[in-house]
Amino acid sequence: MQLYNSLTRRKEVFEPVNPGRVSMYVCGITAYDLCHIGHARSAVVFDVLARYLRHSGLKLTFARNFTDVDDKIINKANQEGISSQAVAEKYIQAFYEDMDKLGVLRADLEPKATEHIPDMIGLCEKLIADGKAYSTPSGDVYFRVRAFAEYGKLSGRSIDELQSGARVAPGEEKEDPLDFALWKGAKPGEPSWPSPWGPGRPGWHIECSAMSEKHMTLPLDIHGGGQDLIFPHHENEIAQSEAALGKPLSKYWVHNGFVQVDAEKMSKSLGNFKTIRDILGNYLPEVLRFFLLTRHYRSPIDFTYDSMDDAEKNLKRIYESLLQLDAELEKSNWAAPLPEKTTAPLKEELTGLTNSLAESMADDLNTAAAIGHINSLARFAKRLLEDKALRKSASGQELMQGIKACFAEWGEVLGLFTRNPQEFLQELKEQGIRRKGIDLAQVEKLLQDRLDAKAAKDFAASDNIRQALAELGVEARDTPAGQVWDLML
RNA sequence: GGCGGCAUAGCCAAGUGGUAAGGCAGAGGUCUGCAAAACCUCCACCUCCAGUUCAAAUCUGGAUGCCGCCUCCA
Repeated sequence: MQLYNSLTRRKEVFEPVNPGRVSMYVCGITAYDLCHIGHARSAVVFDVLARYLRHSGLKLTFARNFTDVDDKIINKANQEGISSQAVAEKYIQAFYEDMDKLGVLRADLEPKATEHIPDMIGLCEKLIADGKAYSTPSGDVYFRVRAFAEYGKLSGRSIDELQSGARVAPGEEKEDPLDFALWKGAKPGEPSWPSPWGPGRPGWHIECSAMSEKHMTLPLDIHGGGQDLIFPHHENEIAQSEAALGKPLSKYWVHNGFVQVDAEKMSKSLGNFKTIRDILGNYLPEVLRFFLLTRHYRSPIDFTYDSMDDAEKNLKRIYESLLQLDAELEKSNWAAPLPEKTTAPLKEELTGLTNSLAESMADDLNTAAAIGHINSLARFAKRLLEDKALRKSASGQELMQGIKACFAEWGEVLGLFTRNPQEFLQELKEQGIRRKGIDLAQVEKLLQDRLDAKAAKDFAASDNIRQALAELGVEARDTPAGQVWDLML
């Protein structure tokens, strides 16, 4: 496959360091609050990448860490009057609940920072011994940025450029403003661990360096995270790890784009912050996942409820075609094959769609294009289902099974379309009823009134009732099986 | 100020040299008591200017606009 490498700023052919095996380390969350939809995007993107790599036959080791000691966690702990450990546990639990709903699979390794303190101390000691870091009288340890000549290679900055904007916060004892903390001496009331420099806690960047080194063979194949992690987090990880080990930390660096709201980055200060739970109050989790995957992972994606509504309608249509496909395949009245000249182009069309789907995913994980082809596949299925002759022929059955297999294969990779269609559509309807606050008893009564009016051939009255239902957001349909109703999404 | 990204139909969005995937909305058709749903059909020369090329949305230069990073951040 082709994968965009942030380090070289271009798409490259993905070739694992060790053929057939892939190691991927993705920066996880700092557990101090509920996850927002930006976290959801990052998690979903790398979940799909992990699924895709496995689907390609590669043996993947996937690590996603938790930062469970940090300033923000400590602040939250002070606010809530509980330990920072309790804060971290609470939000890690919340993370799992949200991610399970979104179909984000667990990583193979989910290391926590606090479980790797000795490894981080060891890395600090090595860097100090090599002259790449230094400790201060108050018990901090800083990385000596100017001791790492390649500093800035990931983010495309030079040390001199950075120099102009750098500042030293009061109380810091840096040799150089650019130096960053590997270890922070404990202040009163903070969680701390013993170290050669006195009680303290690790800096953020050192966590990922220590944990990736401990659990995986370096260089990693893929190191991932959100675009905002490029600087300084990943730049600093590179500096620490490569200065200590003398080899690359990762061959490929993959970064997902932001979720924006009203074309601006989400942030607490702007007040446009949306948690996963905010969204799941009104939409099914798969709708959010689908929405997130309808854009290429590197592009910014603007969250709007209109886009979510579009995604919901689109996903509903796909599941409806799957439902019909299942229903048709359960029948067994498949007779003699149709002439080759009518079925050959259809088989070709199916092959074409299947190939396009595979090509899109292989091209830097282009899920947006892939979903486009999925839509074409759903439309293709509907077209076959409309054709009476095909519906009775062995060729038709073969084609429909081929479509189903394609959905199963790529649905598993995307983590979409894997639900039982009947159940999914039922849940979607129930979700819509809740969202619109529809009174079912009232709807049932109107539907019955409409049937009565129709039975009496009072079409004017039945049309009025249908209009009344429409105003509630309900659509009455007459089908061969009788009257049914659905929400007007 | 430094670095980087983006600009495709009413809206969202793929597409990195050969005359524009897909979704939502819209129009027409089939069906229907009338509808709806479903299916079929239709709907863009790609922000602007200049250049390279037989050929550019796609490459180069410039302009304009928007966004991100440079401080914690997915």
